[in-house]
Amino acid sequence: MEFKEEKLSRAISAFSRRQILRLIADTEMTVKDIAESTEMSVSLASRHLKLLYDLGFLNVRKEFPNKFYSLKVKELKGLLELYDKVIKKI
Amino acid sequence: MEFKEEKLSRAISAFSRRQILRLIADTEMTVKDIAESTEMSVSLASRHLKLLYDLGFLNVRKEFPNKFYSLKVKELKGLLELYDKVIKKI
DNA sequence: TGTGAAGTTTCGTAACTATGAAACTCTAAA
DNA sequence: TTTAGAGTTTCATAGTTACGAAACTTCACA
Repeated sequence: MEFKEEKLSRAISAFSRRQILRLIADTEMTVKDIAESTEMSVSLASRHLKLLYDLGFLNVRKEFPNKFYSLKVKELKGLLELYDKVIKKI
Repeated sequence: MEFKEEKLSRAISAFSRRQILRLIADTEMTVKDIAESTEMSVSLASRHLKLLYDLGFLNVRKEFPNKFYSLKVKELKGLLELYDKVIKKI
């Protein structure tokens, strides 16, 4: 349980990953799409996606020649929204 | 704004600090109390408290010979509760 | 069978983080 | 003005992290 908290904590600790999670919260996107939207390299986006996927937070759908990533653990969307709310109060 | 998000992210990224934030969410506590409850050293607890305080998340009340810390940004409590909820769904 | 688009992985590095240990500061009361 | 309790700060270190760059993989279709 405490282990899962660490996984979650790690996943959302980096701004880059929060960006990605927000992007794919409602829409599935390819690595390339994400890289463009976030202005990070495809390589970096791919590594972030791998981390999130390995943690069990994402779905992947393959449709040649693309791979579409989307948010599997929908609760994360709410968490990020609360994140925003807290920030506005600071 | 993105800067504040980083502050928040940093504050709650460490398990030790989430422990502390949960402890003082409803009750004010001294450094020593916190150290005992969390089984960390007084020194370490103090350093975590300083970080949280410097980020603007805590209140301090001095009453010789103690300093009582408590949660100032109450929204953090809700955030940590949601954290727990998300974890249960993983 | 080899080409190209899409994505992944590896390597190296600089920066950051949490922590233990130990020295230090502060302050009211004796 | 000494002392003791409460808390803080510094120093050193081991581990983690995000990232750029570049090499690598995969696979349908020409």
